[in-house]
Amino acid sequence: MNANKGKTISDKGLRRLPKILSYLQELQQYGENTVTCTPIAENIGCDPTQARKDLAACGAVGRPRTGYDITELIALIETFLGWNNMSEAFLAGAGNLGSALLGFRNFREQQGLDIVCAFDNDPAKIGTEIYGREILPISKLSNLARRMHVLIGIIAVPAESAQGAADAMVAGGIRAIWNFSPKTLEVPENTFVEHADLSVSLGALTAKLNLALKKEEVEHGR
Amino acid sequence: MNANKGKTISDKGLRRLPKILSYLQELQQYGENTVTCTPIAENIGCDPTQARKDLAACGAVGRPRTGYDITELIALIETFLGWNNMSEAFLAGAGNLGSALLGFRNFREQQGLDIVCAFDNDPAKIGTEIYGREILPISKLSNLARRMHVLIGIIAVPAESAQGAADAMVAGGIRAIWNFSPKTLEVPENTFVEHADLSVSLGALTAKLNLALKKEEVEHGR
DNA sequence: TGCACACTGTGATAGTTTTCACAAAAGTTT
DNA sequence: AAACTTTTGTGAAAACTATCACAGTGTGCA
Ligand SMILES: NC(=O)c1ccc[n+]([C@@H]2O[C@H](COP(=O)([O-])OP(=O)(O)OC[C@H]3O[C@@H](n4cnc5c(N)ncnc54)[C@H](O)[C@@H]3O)[C@@H](O)[C@H]2O)c1
Ligand SMILES: NC(=O)c1ccc[n+]([C@@H]2O[C@H](COP(=O)([O-])OP(=O)(O)OC[C@H]3O[C@@H](n4cnc5c(N)ncnc54)[C@H](O)[C@@H]3O)[C@@H](O)[C@H]2O)c1
Repeated sequence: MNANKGKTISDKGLRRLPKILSYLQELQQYGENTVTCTPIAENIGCDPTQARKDLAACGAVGRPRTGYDITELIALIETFLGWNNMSEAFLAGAGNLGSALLGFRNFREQQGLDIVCAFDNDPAKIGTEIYGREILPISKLSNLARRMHVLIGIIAVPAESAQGAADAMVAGGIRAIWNFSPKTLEVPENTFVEHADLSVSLGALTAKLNLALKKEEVEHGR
Repeated sequence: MNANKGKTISDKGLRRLPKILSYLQELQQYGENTVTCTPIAENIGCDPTQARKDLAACGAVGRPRTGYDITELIALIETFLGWNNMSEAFLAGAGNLGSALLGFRNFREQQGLDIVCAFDNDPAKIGTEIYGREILPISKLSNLARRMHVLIGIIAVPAESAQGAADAMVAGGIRAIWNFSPKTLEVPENTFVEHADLSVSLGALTAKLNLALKKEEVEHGR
């Protein structure tokens, strides 16, 4: 059933891989050739066994006493994540955040993601260029996506327009949506949505800080 | 031991709260007064029991047959997340992403986060203003943080400068760091780090798409 | 006033993820 | 070359999370 030699990876495991990859690239820059699970685990903050199992899921084979070959590991993880060859993506919403995403070179250089053009509904923006990418009217998204076989869409429009943008993407055959709006999207079964809701991340942080401060207050108060 | 009536919430549960909150605010705009767990669960994509337990962790009490009072629920969640009163934050790195964060009004309006000023090491940026916030030299971060009792720091500098920025924040008494760089940070025990690594989110998306496409290819091939 | 219903609250159960424990393998030292 | 050390790979146990099942309860309706 599973293509990858019967190994599976959990969603949580999947999310450790980019962090491991980033650490491996750092090691490679320092001239390292091999690495064992312990420093990887330490760096990303998990158990060494966990790291070993995540790597195994990508098809990595290590050697006792030596560890894993870094170059090979990087290649395996990149392939697993689909970062080894370039994928084209469309961006909906060339505002504040959308522009930042357009200007981020790492997507192309590291993650194999090429945001080929951006779509907006603001007449003042349509026709202009941001970091070399033309801004097109949102009405053209569906047709162009189908014509260009673009499979990845990025949503950086306000919450109230998010579902509309998602619908246009789905209509254009887009199969994976990276959603930066806080709105939960409704999409067909065969479409993946990754909800990069920053307020979730911020909430986790402030809640923990809040709880800790309250606890300290109580301890100090006594 | 636990301040909140013995109820605890897992990290995963915590991350559902901002989504629930966002949905509740939407309902409130439509003029709803009460809500039950079923639509909440449907909207954020979890089991109704889960939602009920998350709400219980915030101290919410519902009424059989009626559900929960939306206004009360919003207040409870906001308090739990620490979004009910304004917190001041410092931003390190007023580049591409940092500027987008400075320009995002929701942080102040919805999440009680006020990014009061930004720090950079680029002489061309220092002294200028972005969305009404002055850009100061990074060397002043520690002292100012301590003087202003700022507890939240946001890192939007390149990976290689991230640890340095974190160190400056810790030195200034900052206790919660929202890290947008891919670098894993080393901080003391009493400091929280939330790693908003977008490559993690992107990796999860592209890996799933990749896997699905491969599977479909195999199915089609036969 | 009482009966039926729809929902909450929660202990029990199932499922998933992480950690543990240990055998097998590959270098290293003597 | 043998003993020793370090690290992988993996099945088993523990911890955590989500789902189920159902008792309890307030509300609306007769
Ligand atoms: N800026 C941030 O730092 C930040 C942080 C977290 C989340 N977000 C989320 O990202 C999204 C965008 O935020 P932003 O700050 O870039 O807002 P923005 O207002 O700067 O940009 C939104 C862009 O979308 C365009 N737009 C509006 N409706 C559209 C439609 N129907 N079709 C196509 N384009 C449309 C607007 O013209 C504008 O260019 C929001 O959902 C916001 O919640 C932003
Ligand atoms: N732009 C994006 O969409 C995006 C997406 C994901 C992650 N990120 C991450 O966010 C971070 C910033 O990205 P960006 O695109 O804004 O980069 P950028 O180059 O546009 O901005 C970085 C800013 O940090 C400043 N800086 C550099 N070293 C510094 C130091 N030691 N102290 C203080 N300031 C310093 C620079 O002067 C610059 O203004 C990076 O770590 C990047 O990986 C960005």
